[in-house]
Amino acid sequence: MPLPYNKRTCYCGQVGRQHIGQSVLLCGWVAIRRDHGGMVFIDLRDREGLVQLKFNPETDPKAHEAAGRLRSEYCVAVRGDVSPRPAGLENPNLATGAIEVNVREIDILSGSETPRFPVEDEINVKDETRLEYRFLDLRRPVMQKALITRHKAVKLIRDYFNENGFIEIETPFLTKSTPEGARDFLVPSRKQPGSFFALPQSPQLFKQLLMMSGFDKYMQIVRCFRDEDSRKDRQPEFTQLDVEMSFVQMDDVLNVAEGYLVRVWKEVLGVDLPRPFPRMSYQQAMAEYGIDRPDTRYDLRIKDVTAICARTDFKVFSGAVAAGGVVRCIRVPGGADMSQSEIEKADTSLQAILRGIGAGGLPYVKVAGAQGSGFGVQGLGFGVQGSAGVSPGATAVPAVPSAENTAHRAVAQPGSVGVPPAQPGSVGVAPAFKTGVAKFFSPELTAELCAATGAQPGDAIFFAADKEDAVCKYLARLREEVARRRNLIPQGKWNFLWVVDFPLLEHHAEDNRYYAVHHPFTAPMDEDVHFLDSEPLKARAKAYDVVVNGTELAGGSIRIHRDDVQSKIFKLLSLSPQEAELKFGFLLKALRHGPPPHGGFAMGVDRMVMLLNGLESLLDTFAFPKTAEGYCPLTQAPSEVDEKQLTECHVRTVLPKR
RNA sequence: GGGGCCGUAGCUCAAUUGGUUCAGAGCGCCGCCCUGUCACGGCGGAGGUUGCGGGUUCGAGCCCCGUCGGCCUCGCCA
Repeated sequence: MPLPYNKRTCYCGQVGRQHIGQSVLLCGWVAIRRDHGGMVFIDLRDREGLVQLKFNPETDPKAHEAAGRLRSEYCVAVRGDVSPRPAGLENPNLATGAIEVNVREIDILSGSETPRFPVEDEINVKDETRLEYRFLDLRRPVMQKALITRHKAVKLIRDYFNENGFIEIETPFLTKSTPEGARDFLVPSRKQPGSFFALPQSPQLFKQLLMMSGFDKYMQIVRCFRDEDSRKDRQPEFTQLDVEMSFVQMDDVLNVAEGYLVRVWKEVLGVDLPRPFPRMSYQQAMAEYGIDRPDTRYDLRIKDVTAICARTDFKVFSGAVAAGGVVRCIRVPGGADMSQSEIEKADTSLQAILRGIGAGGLPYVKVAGAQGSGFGVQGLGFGVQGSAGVSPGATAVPAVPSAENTAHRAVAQPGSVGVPPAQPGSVGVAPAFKTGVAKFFSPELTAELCAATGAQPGDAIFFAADKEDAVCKYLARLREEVARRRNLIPQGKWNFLWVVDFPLLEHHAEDNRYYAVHHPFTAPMDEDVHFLDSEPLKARAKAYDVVVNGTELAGGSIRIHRDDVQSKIFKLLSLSPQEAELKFGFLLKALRHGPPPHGGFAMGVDRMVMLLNGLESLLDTFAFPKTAEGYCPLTQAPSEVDEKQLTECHVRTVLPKR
């Protein structure tokens, strides 16, 4: 009689001491077989974990004989008695390691080809192979955990928003192409020859319409589509939590978003996030971190030294300033121990990386003197300690270690290389720069730069001189690179913050027009509305982003609810009334029918799950992701279709010329 | 769309300057043996059109061209 596998008593991973003496019925997959000729052990795996099965030829010869036929990934049902393992034979590495199941009966429900790769957490297999055999890949415990965490987070979304009065409403996938933003995925219309639907990049316009429909508090967990190249943090289809609320101010929206994040971090990770999240202006983020999604877990903040560097004879500096650019720098505490190779010679040097994103080079200086003095870093075994850093009255250099110095005490670099021996006697004299562009700094400028940056002997200072946006880009990248290389990123920290005060518009020189920084429906700050007529770039938006450890997790805005303001924005965006009517006519029409003030946000669910799972790659948060080329090795999509299908939807393909 | 790297056994990789142990290793797999393993162990064995197509050469895994696929990166993308 076959085993009643539908009467499973519990999951493999849940068998424990409480089952000792009981009979259990388990279903799962063979993780491994250890066959001793006599005794046979099988690790049986299901989504909750592993348990050891024991097959004894003397007590259960029939089951033992079947066990000999088992191979990896066979699917089986077993009935057996749970017993404690003999003393000294417990396996502390296994949650179920205190017990084992003495199998009385076994049914082999199905066999398996030899798996293409082992079904275990630590594997060294190309992504492509994992994706082709995704059903096996997903059996791995880490993947099961990742998707279960995703389920928990998504369930919490529905719980939280339901409890707060939100209504989940679905919006169309077959919708209208929108001109702004990313490239659309298109779907040909069979009924309207020559016309196309677009898959939504987000339900932005629909959720605004729902506000105008009176639904007050809307949410949706929704798939979005963008036909752009994938990256490891980007997939062509992804999931957003989409939220919109009426009769709210910015703070109300931020509160709702924070409330959810605090809850999910608490319930999934057991982490208490402090509320409210700190806020940082876009201007501060760009000035100090060079990027609108600052990672505040480490310092290395950017300092503007344009005024000082403009007075050097270094043409890169003076030239950039003369051209209206800026000179900014990052001080790396203890950075004098970085080798020339690491900074500018090797293929993977900091300079090489910056050149890769368009920088001309990487000017730098090292501050001469005892390495590590002033902030307790000990290099090369020299006993120069913090207090010896700068003796009082020696120079104009501030002797007080700044907060950022303190922040790095815990992350001193062991094993520094390529640093000339420090002379204890040199501390306390005027600071001097060495190497790099040191020769362009007179003693006076050296002192000023040290004062401005808080530089101490043993530090390194890296510069970027160019147009402001370029400098930000270079130094943001440098900051991240240095922090990673020097292990300055503390683990286990969750630095949530709101970035606010975004500009409403940006100007692109190429086509000499304005673009919406967020999107065209974002409201300007009330006090900045008048700038729209005079200096549009000065207008700030009622927009906000949630940033966690340098990752943008969510973003949103208060929307324009007056059609006269909306029309003004369209005009600034060089959208003629006719074009605006053609593209967004339905929204403008709705805006003429009593729209409520409203705003909301959207959150990247996949990214959130990646963070919650501590993963590096988005791939592991999707059950069935695509490769960087947008290909699915499992289903082999996309694929060609029958000529008949093309004819039916009035499409002819024109392949690129070879 | 641009640039770079890569493709050899089921998996991960090696193979000097193009040459005579150049088709190899580890893991996995198959068979036999093994009663306390949990990285089980021992002995033996099978397994490759070097992604595909073309070219250069006396000779190509290696060099050249094309193509397919993968990864990284810039652009693009909130």
